Parts: sequence; structure tokens; C-alpha cells
Amino acid sequence: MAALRRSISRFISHSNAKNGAAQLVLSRGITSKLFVKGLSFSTTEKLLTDAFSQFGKVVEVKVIRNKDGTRSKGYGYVTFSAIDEAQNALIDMNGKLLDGRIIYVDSVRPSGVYDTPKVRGPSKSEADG
DNA sequence: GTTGAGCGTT
Repeated sequence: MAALRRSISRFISHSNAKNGAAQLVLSRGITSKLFVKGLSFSTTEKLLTDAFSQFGKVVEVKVIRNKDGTRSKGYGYVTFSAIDEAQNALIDMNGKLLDGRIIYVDSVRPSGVYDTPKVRGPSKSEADG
């Protein structure tokens, strides 16, 4: 049983978010988090949540704004509690009209969430030798 | 100064 858990944890991991909401990460590049662009500048987190909740449990929503927090940059992130929820939302919401704009949904770009070890350059002793 | 490609925080 421990072996089973070990093999599973090789493929499923959780990224830590501020509110403790975990982003599901399955294997390589498949996550429960979505990248949403083309948002109206008036689209808020609440509106995003309302629109995406029909596909599952939304655990985190973020609209990226400028420094002052005044102007939306027109894109954001939606994280679901499960990967299949995110997949369905992507398929269904991509190209849909939201708040008067056609929005585009994509999987989130890979970032250091994977279990791939970081590549190091040669150590100083190696470089000198 | 208000405009339209894009991957940010904690």
C-alpha cells in the first residue's frame, strides 16, 4: 500500500497556494489551473468564478492587475479542485463570450512545479579543474 | 489619460 502511494505521488503533486488551495498536477504539464486571456478590463474575479463554477469547484481565481491594482491586464487564472473539471472548462469556455469579450482559455504554461530536478552548472572546483 | 498581446502572485 505504501508502494502504491509512492508510485502515485510520482505523478500527482500539489503546488502550494496562499490560501492553501492546492493545484492538482498530473504527470507533466497537466494541471487543474487554467490561463484565461482576452478578458474585458471590467471582468472581476467574481464574474470569472460565476462563469467557471458550472464545471466544478473553483478553488482559486486571479485577475492580473497593474501595480496599483486599478487596471486589469485582461488576463487571469482559474484553478479547479480537479483536473477533469479544468479540462471541461477549457474546452467549453474557450472562445466564449464573457462580459462582452471573447475569452481564450488555455492550460497554464509549465513552471517549476514539476519533479524534474534543476540543472546546475559546473561547480567552481569543476570549472577550475 | 482608455487600451487589447499575453503566463502572475504567495
